[in-house]
Amino acid sequence: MRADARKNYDHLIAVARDVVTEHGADASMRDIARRADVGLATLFRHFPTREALFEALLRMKVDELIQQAVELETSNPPDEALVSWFREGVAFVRTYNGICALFATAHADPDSALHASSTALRSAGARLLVRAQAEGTARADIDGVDLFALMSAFGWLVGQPGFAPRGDHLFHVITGAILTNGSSNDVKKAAF
Amino acid sequence: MRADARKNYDHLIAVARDVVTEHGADASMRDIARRADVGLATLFRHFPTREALFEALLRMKVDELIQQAVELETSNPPDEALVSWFREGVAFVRTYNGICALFATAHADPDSALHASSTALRSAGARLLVRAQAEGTARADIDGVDLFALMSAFGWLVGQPGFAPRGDHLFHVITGAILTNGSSNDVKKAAF
DNA sequence: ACCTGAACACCGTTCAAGT
DNA sequence: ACCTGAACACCGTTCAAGT
Repeated sequence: MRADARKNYDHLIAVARDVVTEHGADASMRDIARRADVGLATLFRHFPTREALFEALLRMKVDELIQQAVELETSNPPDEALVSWFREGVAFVRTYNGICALFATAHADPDSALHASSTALRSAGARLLVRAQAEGTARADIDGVDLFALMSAFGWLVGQPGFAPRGDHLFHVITGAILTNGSSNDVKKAAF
Repeated sequence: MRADARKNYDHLIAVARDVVTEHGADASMRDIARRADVGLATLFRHFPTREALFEALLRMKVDELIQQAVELETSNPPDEALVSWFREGVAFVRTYNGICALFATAHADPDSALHASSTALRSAGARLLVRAQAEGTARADIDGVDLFALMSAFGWLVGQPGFAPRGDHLFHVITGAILTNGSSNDVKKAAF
């Protein structure tokens, strides 16, 4: 990679971060190139698809999330570890609006530049899930893909302006559906 | 409404139905006008916004859903009525891809042409919810907006090609989170 | 009263031409 | 090896001109 290429690459990612923060995951690629003072074709050679740009943009955060899952795997109790990671995942997709749609479609498309990240996140969560299932604190009839789907759907929900204020509250409802002990479900706790 | 206007109006809706079936809620308005053999400006005068077009396109189905809610309000048991209506709502948003995003944003935007339909659906579901809550079979700490948000999020989920096959299965997980008696939650049933 | 073509300002993609 | 301007085929919006 030549020096000028490297400089453009880094600068494009920095600018993309700003633009995507403002306009969400379907920000204009043209706008990014423009604000980076770079030819539009230059952007598209560095990042041939929108997914490729987001892969570069999110790689570090994705690796962090996977690392956090590994660390939580040795922390107890397993159900709390699962819920903590779920919460981290939701916080992650909230950083940029609309990225859970990208991850969801990438998960089903092996050719997507985000496919590797998508499946890595799914299986990181799956490991925490099976550990809680082995303990009996997570319901046994869901798998990693189900968990990933629920996380994506909840990420979509909190990304909707009208629903965002309900995020914290509905977080307990969703995690209450995944866990069996009702630890985050006040109603069921009262029934016991 | 002049005869030619009425004819164009009806024809546009019929064509829109086909195009939206093919391409989902963000189908090209231009494409609809083209396939209806009508000037683009004609489409935009009949339906000044995309939301206005969908309002006309979905009005009948929305009214049906609200009517079903009214009928279910007198049917027992209340928790089953709530779940049945939830299922109908999911089936509805599945008819065209991406419409739950329209309803979700319309719900937060009073100026949207879909705002009335959106709030009508929300309060139709809310009535079934409070009835089940009064009986104690639905968790007491959620309201109509929460239910609408969960329905929308689940509608988004089943609209994702990779997650769609999980729809029926995850339906039980979501409704299990809303109900307190675990009637659709095998794991909890086994625990009792 | 209703329709239309055309102009406008966008978008992503591609590629020949430049350094 | 890397960048760029321009062309291409799209998109939604608007409006003067037609019937």
